[in-house]
Amino acid sequence: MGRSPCCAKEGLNRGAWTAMEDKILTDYIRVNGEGKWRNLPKRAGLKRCGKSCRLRWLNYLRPDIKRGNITNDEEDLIIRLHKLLGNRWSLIAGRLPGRTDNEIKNYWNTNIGKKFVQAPHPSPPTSNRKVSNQSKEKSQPPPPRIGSGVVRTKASRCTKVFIRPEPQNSTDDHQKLLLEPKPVLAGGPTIHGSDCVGAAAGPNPLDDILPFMISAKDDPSDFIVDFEMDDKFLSDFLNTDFPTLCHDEDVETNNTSSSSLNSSPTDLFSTDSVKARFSNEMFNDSDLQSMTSLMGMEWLQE
DNA sequence: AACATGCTCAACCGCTAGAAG
DNA sequence: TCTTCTAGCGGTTGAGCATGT
Repeated sequence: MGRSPCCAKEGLNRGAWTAMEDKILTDYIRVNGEGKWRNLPKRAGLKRCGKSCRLRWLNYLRPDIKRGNITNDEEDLIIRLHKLLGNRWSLIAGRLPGRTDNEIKNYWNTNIGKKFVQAPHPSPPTSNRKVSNQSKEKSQPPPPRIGSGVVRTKASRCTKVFIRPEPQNSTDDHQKLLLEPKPVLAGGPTIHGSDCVGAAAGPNPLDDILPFMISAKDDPSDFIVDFEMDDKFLSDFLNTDFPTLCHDEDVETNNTSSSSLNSSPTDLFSTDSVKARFSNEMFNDSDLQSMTSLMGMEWLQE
């Protein structure tokens, strides 16, 4: 449509941000607030494109950014949310205060994702966007980077420390979740008259509470596509305590088990247990009502 | 010490949705 | 209704660092 590339203008800085640039941007936003990113660089006196400023602010300069390694709890939540949402990093990040979509995406790709690297359906994907036609080839050498004064924001690595003391079978179990075909749920909901299956007693609680989400290919995206669930609904749904409930319940029942993924799902989502945690107000929302209907959990609305 | 390789993550790219005109 | 603009998203890249040889 003839739009000029965001960062193609001559004279704009690219690459790593300097401390001075960070300060300018931070000060400007502190005074003027976020937004109007396109005009921001000019107003703030930065030789950056607005897009770059926005990214820098959101992913690094924002005061509420949480620093440090992803905790075990956070990782657990990421795994659960990813199974539910696929690669919708911004939605996942929305459930992890202080974490950015970029950070979670990186963490997934470098840590969690590797656990599933051998899965036959490697990339769940997710988005209804077109696949980028971006070439993977390493083309021209990158433009010269700014030399001195660049902020190396990367914290020192602690790869040897991270190693989560995760029981081997936990990882394996989760991997199995992705690899093993699930038995067909007798009487389970059929979506689009297709082969919707679910885990009868899979180790992941979500498999039980949302059995229809697991397609024959065990691909979370299928769920999203099949139900044509839009982001707003997902967001609304996640704004309930649902994921938190899953997690909290996990933690509670996890006292005697080594990994939350090994928790007994039947305990986690027994009728009484779940009902007690869902407030009536939550079901005033029509989306949630239809969601529970689809899930065969009408009893929640009673 | 020097080099090779692997890993991490900030930044970039291309794209879409929605708002505005 | 159409076009343009803006914000935001997810995928990808590559510099810098850690680790291995």
